Amino acid sequence: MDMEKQAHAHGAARAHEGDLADVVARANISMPSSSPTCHHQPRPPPPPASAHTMVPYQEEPRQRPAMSGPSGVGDAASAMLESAVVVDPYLLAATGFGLPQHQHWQQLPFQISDHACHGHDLLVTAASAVADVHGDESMSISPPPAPPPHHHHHMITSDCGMPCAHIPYCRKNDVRKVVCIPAPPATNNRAGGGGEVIPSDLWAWRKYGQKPIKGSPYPRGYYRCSSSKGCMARKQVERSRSDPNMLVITYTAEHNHPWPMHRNVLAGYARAHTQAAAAAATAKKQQHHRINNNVASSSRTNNVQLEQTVIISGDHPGNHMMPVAAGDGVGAGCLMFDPSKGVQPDEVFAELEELEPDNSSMIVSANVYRSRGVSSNYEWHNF
DNA sequence: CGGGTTTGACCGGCGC
DNA sequence: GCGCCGGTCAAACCCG
Repeated sequence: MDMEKQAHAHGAARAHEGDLADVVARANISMPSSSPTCHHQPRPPPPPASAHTMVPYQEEPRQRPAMSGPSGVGDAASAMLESAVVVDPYLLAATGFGLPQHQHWQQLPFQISDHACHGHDLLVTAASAVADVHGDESMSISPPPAPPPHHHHHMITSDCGMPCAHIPYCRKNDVRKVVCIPAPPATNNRAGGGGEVIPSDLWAWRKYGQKPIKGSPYPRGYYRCSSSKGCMARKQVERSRSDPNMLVITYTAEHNHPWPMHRNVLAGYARAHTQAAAAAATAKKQQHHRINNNVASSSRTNNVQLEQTVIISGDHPGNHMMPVAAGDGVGAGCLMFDPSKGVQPDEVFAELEELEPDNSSMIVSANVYRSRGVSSNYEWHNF
């Protein structure tokens, strides 16, 4: 397919409002001492200032066109992209990278690795972001502690620099991001294949394949973005071999279209999760009024790609979705939710389905900051 | 009918 | 060159 051979489309960065200082100051982050999926020696815990760390991972700078999406975010974000730091534009949005230059950069308390087939680790610390929030324009980008060996097979390595056998290696020069999330209990529905329940991320994914992976008892599901025909965004979902309770989601390429704003795009997910959705429907109805009360903003413009920045305020118990920065291990690169501290992402987004993204008349009150774009990379902070 | 999933077949990269 | 394996295709089917 010609489309398959085209260069990866580039997603549009999105801007978010929020105060990183508050995020960092108030976020309750726990740093697991060991990786749930990597069993090799973890790196020493990051310095305190790096408690909230994003770890893009790329071996060699890859020229990527400046993000010229309809968002018009081409300054800071594209600068980042072109400076060898390959970050998903939606992560950029989540972290504020997509903000116009006059706005503060933001850094959320999470850790994620951006895997390219060859890679450097570039550390963007929250501390630097905080400094930026406070007016320091510089960003702290650290070189990798040790460049990974050049694997002919381009094995993706974890943050600890060791190859993670459970992480699919790159065949192409794809930029990949690997996210680990607690796997919801497998069900008998069809979602994700094999009864896998894949947390929704508001992108519309269509499953196009599933393969048993050698050495893993769990099949890998292949998904592509169904929001746009030309969108090259893909993701692979499989359970961690070492920790079946963890889902390893590998994102490839980027969305080249705005965030799907019509809830129809969620149909596939909703149907795939019919039972869960039905069960959640009742709860949603019960909470709907609270959601409406709590959603202070759903700012989006139709012509500008800053759509649907959902910011929730209030004391909705369900807003306590706190990411757990994986300090090491697969950690490296795995964003993890701590189920004990909050709702599952799909629950939250199930609630969001109730929201009208076009309701731009709402008032912005950013007490909860939400990231978008990378499945399960939802950072909810209720302060 | 339009969207999804399922699943066997096919293709291409890589190691031997 | 061959075989293995991961990734993708596409027909069949499902569902609202």
